[in-house]
Amino acid sequence: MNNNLPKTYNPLDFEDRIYEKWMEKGYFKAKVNPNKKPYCIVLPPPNITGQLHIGHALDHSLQDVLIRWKRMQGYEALWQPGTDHASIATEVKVVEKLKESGLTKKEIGREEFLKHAWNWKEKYGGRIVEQMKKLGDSCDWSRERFTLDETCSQAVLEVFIKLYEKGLIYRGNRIINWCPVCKTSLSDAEVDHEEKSGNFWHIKYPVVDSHEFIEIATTRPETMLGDTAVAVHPEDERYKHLIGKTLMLPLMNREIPIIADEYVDKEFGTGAVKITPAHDPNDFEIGLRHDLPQIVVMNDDATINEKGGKYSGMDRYQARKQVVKDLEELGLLAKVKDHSHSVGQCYRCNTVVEPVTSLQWFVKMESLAKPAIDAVKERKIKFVPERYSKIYLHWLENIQDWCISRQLWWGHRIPAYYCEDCQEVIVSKSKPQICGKCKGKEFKQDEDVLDTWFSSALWPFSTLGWPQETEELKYFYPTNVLVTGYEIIFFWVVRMAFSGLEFMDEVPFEHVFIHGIVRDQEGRKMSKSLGNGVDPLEIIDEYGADALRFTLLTGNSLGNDMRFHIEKLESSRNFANKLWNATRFVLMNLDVDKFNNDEISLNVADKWIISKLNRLIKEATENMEKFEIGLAAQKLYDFIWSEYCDWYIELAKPRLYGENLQNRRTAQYTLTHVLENILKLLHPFMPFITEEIWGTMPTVKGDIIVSEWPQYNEANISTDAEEEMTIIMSIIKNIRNVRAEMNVVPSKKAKMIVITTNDNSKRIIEAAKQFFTTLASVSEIQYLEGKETIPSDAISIVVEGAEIFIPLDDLVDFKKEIERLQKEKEKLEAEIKRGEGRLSNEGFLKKAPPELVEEEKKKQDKYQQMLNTVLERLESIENRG
RNA sequence: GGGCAAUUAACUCAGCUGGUAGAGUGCUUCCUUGACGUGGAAGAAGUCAGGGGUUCGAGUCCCUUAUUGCCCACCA
Repeated sequence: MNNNLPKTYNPLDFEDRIYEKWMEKGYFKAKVNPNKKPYCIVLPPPNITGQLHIGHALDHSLQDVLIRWKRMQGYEALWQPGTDHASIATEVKVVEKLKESGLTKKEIGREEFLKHAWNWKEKYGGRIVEQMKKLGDSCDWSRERFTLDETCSQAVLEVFIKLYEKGLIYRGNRIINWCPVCKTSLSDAEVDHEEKSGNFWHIKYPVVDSHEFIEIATTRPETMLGDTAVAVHPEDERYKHLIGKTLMLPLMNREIPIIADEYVDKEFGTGAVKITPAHDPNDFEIGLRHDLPQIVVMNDDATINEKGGKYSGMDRYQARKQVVKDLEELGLLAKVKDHSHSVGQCYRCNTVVEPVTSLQWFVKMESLAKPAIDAVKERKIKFVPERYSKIYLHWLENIQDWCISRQLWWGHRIPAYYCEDCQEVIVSKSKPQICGKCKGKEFKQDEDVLDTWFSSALWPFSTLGWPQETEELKYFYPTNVLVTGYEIIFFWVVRMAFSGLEFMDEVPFEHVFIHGIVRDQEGRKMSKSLGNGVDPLEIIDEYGADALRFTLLTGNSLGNDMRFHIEKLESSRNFANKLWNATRFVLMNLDVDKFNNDEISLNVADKWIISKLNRLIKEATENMEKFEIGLAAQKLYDFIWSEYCDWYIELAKPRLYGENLQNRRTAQYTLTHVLENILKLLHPFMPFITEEIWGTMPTVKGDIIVSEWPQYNEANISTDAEEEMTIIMSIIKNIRNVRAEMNVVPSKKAKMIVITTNDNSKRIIEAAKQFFTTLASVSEIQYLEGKETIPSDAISIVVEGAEIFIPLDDLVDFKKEIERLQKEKEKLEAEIKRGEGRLSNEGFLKKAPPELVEEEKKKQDKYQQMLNTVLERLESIENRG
């Protein structure tokens, strides 16, 4: 009866159905509920351009585990989902798509382009959401948000204007990173640095009205077209006499000054630096200090512009070659050295970025960074693992102003308007009616959009309705945990931290739970170019979502990268199958749906497994609280497979098959009770299979997703039962061991002759009679007082408190048996020696905890007794000849 | 140049506040026992990278060396 489970575990049969059930019943929905404590995680919004990859699978599995766990613990658990418009990434895709139909952005214009982009969003933006459902993500989809939707856009406007009014947003001509392919500015965080080998060109600049030269060294000779000075260290004896004089800039034939600046390192290169304020961040600063002109020599596609003389029109690298060649011809190229240096690249298209001065919008970071730094130092925000707080702090302590304008169309358009008449800048939520300065009425909005991270920085509160003062915001903010990979601490975590503090006056989350990345089995980063990526959807199709989740959640420690192995996936799938079949067994042997208390009488095995279960509940819960999700999962795995399946189910069988009703009921009860708890504990990790199994259990009601997380109960801990079972299991293992060594097949039953050395062990062994029969192929047990009548062909097993003989007819090879006993003897002697070492150490006796000393003494006695028994046995066999 | 990880069984990795080294996979032998062969039983396999130190006791704490990987940094 009661067994609706098919014989083999096939996740495809039920995962989608289970997810639909959860959705229909609205279990993921969270609401403001004053009777419950809130628990909230905001999902790092995936890009609408994205497909679910294995990194999401890890990130989401962790979040789903936490949310499901807290939901079961009785919290009002909100996992707030949504997607990111991903300004630059999406725009690149849309441009590519236009290109396929032979169109360009410029041709179709802003409005038409945005239509295409929104179409893209409608078409592909939901794709990743559907994929997340396959994983089992229990997000409150009714609250799904999008960074470009109405509320989020209101939040962006509000923030921009407030920061502007506070003077924390400004427009200025500063050096920024320019991507010549995406044709937009980038923030510092959006530039990847890669060490590349290149050249160091030494170039001679002639001093005007002199025969002297100053030799400078550069890695980017083409930038000399925009040089406006050469700098030396004020104390440099080599150049001191030249400070204030001018140089003739070769190729351009422009006079530039020789200036002194402490920035210059006398020891590096030639000690003289060409200064190109428009194309280098350091030079830019020097340029400001010395009031040097900035000459931008490049167009937005990194070709040389009209300021570059004869090089105008050339690509930057072509120009580099030509410049070098021309210098060589003029005899001004002193030498070329190999030099490796780090080159900045666009994080979207990998093009080498060009530093260039440009009129952009910036966020002034200093005053915003301060509270964000304090929040972590004062542990209002706690990183898990702790070490990542260093990365966060280091970045914030060295932060530069944030360039937030992008020369793109897809995104939040900057709410700045320029008066057509007087160019006055007005920052406002909507187009102004009249210019306060000149009373002009025509305005043009700034063409640029905001950095995509500007809106994601507001995610923890914009998703909850801010700037409206919603109930949700009051209830769920600050959120509890943010789960994300270490690679976006700078992009996102930092910015959410200061935004939350600035606008909500409170940290956005208490914990930042950082995980590593999933690598391929050789330890390489997964990438499109290597083609070594793993598609989680294919994995789910083959192994099921539960197996994928379990694989990602186990076997690595906090914050570290992990390798992805198919073997591990198989092992997770096998684990699910194991649980599946254990349930089949339990249900197959269950013939009631309710238990009567007077029918239950727990034996030692029942007490043991219940005791172990309670320890598991305690430990797993503690692990979860410390975010040690992998450890918790590992403990569940071990308990389910080794203790519950391999031992307890086997121990329960004799009673299930026996005549005694009370015994049968008790075994059924314990099996069911433990299984129910196992399923609950495992549910956050493997939600589908646990829900499916739960649904077939006649003893439970409702759905497991909303069941109560098991509570540790100290009254269920039985150290007596645990100790007894240790002895029983050790006897069983020993018997199996010697039988295996002697090649005795299990079907061959054997008698077990027991001589006990104390009453307690006799009681234990007697009570465990059935266990030996079934688990160790024992036919009967015979108790003897003395050794006289022991058959000569028996092998001997020595355990604590007893000597056990297994007569094996002619199968015993006495030579082998002696060898075995010798080994046993050596083992015990080694133990005793180690114990003696400890106990004869005065320091140990004095300083070690007394319980430990006591335990050690007990062990000594035990081993000594066992050794004596072994020695006796050896002697008796040898005497026999 | 700084910072952070990692180094444990053949492979991939656990090992929390220091108390006699664990798992999965693989390997060897056996088992068609009434949940499961996606299984069961038994077994072999580790100077916990090297060297110091603290401690009664160190894989675990401290110092140091080596190797590998990652992050940050304006030395042109």
